[in-house]
Amino acid sequence: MVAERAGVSLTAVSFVLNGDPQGKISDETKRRILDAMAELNYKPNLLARSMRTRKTQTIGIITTGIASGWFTKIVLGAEEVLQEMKYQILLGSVSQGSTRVKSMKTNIELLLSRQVDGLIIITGSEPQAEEALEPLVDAGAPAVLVNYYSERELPFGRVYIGYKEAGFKAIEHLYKQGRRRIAYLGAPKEKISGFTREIYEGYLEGLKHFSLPFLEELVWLPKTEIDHYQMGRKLAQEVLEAGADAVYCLNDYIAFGILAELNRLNIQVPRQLAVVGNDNIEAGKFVEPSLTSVDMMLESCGAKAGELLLTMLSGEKPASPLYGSVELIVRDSSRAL
Amino acid sequence: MVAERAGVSLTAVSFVLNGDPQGKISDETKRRILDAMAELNYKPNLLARSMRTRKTQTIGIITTGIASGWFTKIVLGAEEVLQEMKYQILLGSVSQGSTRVKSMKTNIELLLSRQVDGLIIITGSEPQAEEALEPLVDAGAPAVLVNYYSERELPFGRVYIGYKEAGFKAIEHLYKQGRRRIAYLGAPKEKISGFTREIYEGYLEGLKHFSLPFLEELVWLPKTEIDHYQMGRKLAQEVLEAGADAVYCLNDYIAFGILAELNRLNIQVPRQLAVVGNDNIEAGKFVEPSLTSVDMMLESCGAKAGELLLTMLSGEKPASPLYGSVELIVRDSSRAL
DNA sequence: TTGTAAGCGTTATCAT
DNA sequence: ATGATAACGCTTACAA
Repeated sequence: MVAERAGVSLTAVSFVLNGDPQGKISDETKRRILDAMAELNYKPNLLARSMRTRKTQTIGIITTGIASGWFTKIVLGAEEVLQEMKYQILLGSVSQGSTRVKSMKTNIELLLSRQVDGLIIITGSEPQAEEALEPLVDAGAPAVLVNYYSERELPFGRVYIGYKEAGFKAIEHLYKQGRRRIAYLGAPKEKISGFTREIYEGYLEGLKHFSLPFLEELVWLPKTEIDHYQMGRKLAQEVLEAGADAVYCLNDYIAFGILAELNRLNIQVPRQLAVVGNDNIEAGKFVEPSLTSVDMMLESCGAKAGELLLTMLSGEKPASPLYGSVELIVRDSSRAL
Repeated sequence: MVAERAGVSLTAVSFVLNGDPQGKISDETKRRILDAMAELNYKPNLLARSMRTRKTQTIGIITTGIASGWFTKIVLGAEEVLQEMKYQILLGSVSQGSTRVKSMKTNIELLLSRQVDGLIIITGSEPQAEEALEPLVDAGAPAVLVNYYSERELPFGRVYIGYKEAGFKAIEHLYKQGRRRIAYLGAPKEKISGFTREIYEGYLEGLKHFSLPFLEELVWLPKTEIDHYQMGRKLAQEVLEAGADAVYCLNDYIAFGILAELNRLNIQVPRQLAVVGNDNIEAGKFVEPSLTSVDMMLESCGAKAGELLLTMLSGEKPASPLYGSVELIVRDSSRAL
């Protein structure tokens, strides 16, 4: 260590660096050391420290592509609480497509090799891959899974996004607005899984709770994967003809399609049909009429994930799984008549 | 090193790890080593390696708040090219507000302490703080500044977003659509700086290039900082009354405000007034009519920043500054009549 | 109150 | 072709 140029020992310097916990360094020595540091423009090497202490103050975050804005918010939320506790984030983005599972596995191994103190793994709607988690299990590393739906019991913290509650709140809102024939536009039936299933179940629970009958003719689970906006445009007329007085959509894109088509058909929203979306993406503020939507509070989910990981890191037993809360944002597309 | 349980020396193991560049290891020994590794579930410690080689394969990226979607795209672009070269990203987000400069400086120091091989610093529209860059200069670390406008010569790579070209392309497009009285809605006059000045200059250059007169009554540089959407709503009527046949807006939010107000006033877009925004945010696809806007290609800027840093890292002299390209996305708000 | 010395897991140099 | 040994920059008993 260079700073011993101050004429003192390594130990003293190290103590000063770490705030002299036991008050063992004389003020004179301390001053000499600090002066020497300033002169030499000394910067401690955190790598060496990490190596010795076996703590890197680093959390790896793995996402399947930061692209969708989706992930970003979660990362942002997590980052904020982690930064508060002096942790930093090492990014590990996973490619999409066929190599996904392998890429995820490799990435986890890489981050572990870099000795991260813990991991947060954010998964999307794609089918889950237990296999990719093996290295994590082997290493016994603290990890939090966000939005990961699995049958198996896993030794990790879990945070779920409040999709079921979203479905419920949407129905509750529409019911209180006097709507009784509430349609649902969702994901392909055979692909219904993970969070899409949660939303649908929220819808069903909502109906039941308010004693509304489940009407098959008001539910659309498209046969094939399709662009969501186009799906909305295609189905708007059908929804109307089925006699719905409101429609709740799996996501905002579908709702935008509905709104656009209703505009074209000169249908009054919300008078003839109330529309509620899901995710509360920014565009909802600017469409005509502005779109009521359920905000999934992803930043807050990210913060929950971060906090969960921090408690795991502190050795406590995690209260998991955690569920994110959601918030209904009422705009013109569903306001009272 | 644990794997010497294979009955061989550290050196041999290290060679095997690094692919035995000189072919000095016998197949028999190699096999023994690999077996032992598998048995012990051995994972190399990249921290130790970094410490020895003085290379961390890590790039620090500092942004002033990942919030705005803005930064995300740049980070994403950079990440892709860096990942390709086996670099990973360590995030360092800087708080907004009064502590910004100090926070930025601290963050840079922190990342340097962690021995990152290089840095990418993405700044927003806030006033620049040369001071925060001091540690970088001292350390002589390779760094790329994105969207950083400064008078001084700085020993860093630079990437600028193509704002000036954006202004020009918008005017070019409108001119070719037959518009001759093109208004501009921009940033407060006294705060015009950095990229807002670039856009404005692009507008001016466009006018000049197509021999359109600069008309003061067609330019709005609001007195005070104001919500952009509200600004659009407020000024729509004025723009119309000033006799403009087209309007180019500093960003899409202003344009949305214009569109909403024109809708309310029953003004035909683009027949009576063509509207062009800037940034091409997602919402532009869904408003009525859909919004023509200039896409700033931020992913590509991020990629450029990543590549620039990589060439700096390889010791070559960087061709800097680089300018991002832009792309005009034509939608209904400005289509030919 | 201060100094000595060992050790973290690698890579690199030099003998063998 | 393989092995012993130093070194990277730090923390931390323990000794002085």
